[in-house]
Amino acid sequence: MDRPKYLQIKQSILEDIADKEPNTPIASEREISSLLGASRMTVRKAIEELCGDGVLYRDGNKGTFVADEKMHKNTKPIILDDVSDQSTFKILYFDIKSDGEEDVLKNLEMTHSEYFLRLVRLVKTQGKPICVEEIFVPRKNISDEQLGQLSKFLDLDHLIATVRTKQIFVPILVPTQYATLLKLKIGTPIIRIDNLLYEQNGEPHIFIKSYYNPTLKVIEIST
Amino acid sequence: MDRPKYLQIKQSILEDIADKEPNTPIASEREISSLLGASRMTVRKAIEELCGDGVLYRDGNKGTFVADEKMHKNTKPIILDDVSDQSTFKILYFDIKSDGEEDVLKNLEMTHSEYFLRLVRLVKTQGKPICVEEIFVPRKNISDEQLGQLSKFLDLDHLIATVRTKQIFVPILVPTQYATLLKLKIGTPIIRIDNLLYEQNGEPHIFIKSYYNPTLKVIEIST
DNA sequence: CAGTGGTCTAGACCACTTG
DNA sequence: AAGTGGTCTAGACCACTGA
Repeated sequence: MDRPKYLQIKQSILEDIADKEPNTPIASEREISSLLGASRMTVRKAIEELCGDGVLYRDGNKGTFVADEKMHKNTKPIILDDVSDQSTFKILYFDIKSDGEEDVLKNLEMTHSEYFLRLVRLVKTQGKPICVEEIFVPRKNISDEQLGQLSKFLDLDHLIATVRTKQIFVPILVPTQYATLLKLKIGTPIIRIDNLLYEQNGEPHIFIKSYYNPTLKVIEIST
Repeated sequence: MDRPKYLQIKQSILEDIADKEPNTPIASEREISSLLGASRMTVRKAIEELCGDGVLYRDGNKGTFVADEKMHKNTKPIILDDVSDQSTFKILYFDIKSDGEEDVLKNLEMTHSEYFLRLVRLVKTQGKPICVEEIFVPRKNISDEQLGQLSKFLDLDHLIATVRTKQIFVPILVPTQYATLLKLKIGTPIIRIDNLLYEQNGEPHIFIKSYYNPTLKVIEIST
């Protein structure tokens, strides 16, 4: 089982409804299941997740329909999801040290002597420099194995789904060391988003400072 | 089938963990299923909903644990609510005209010839200048009566609860005409939030540009 | 009436973690 | 090796909607 079948089914459904109008019915669970050679429970799982994603909606015993994406409630963390979607990452800097900046230590509830991973990377989407991310992780939150598989560890997609987040929006002038990377002039006002991701047990897990290029990435929230 | 069995299982689990500390493991799916005489899939459904509710969390193949409920934070909308909470408003400017700025017209889906209300006000909380709001409302969205009761009309609290919103975060330098009002130096980077409030039928109702004083108002979102 | 989603079962294999 | 959650199957019965 390479990719779970229900994820393949999700994708298949997404492709099916790509050009459909809102409120169009999709095929029934039984149809899809025989069409794709999967059991109905598996198809249900796929559809249920799509409902959770706001892509589809159920209507009683009438059927399942394409949702109006304009109505999407965005209770999810704002930016991080679609950044890590179709983006490439270039690591600019990477080390493990102690005694970091005050705000980092405070957010991660660390002492000056504790070690942490610091990684800076440039995020590009379609070749455009969307943002620079400074990522801070307490060393104790990373296994040795994960350290060798950092790119996997830093694929935040799977985290985002389950994790609680706090995001603070900070207006700043683009840091000089990132201006060229983001193709911005010195002195350009930008928004830095400080993302704190928590474990389910309530402890801070990862702290990320994201420096967004405002001309390439509109920061937007809908309810 | 009176009450679905998985709901009964949810309740049973909730009772079980009522007095348990966060991060305590619960019984395994197989245990619960034989204990309560249900199939494992049914138990899974119950547990998965409890995870979705934030009551439990999974940890890899180790087990399922009681979550830290302190992490249940406000999934509430945005900034506007607590602004209009204990704030005072001072109207700085107010007129009705046509032919506004492009972005305003576009957001409100108006033509150049349509009239709209434009109102600028300073928002203070505990005497501190939190933000300047530029409010735009198509004239056709305001009755003559409301026009005489503008303060009531602009008490956005009631609106916010029921209305759908879109917010865009724009990094700018504080506009010179607002710098003094917000007690900021010329050239200070700030965040402007463009708020578009929609009617229930999906049409844009009010457009508000909020210029926040970043030293007095931290813009923060939790999930 | 035939079709839909909602629920449920009793198995199964897998990858992973832990003693 | 034993236990865990993750996935999956091939059936089943129910309540409900619509023609």
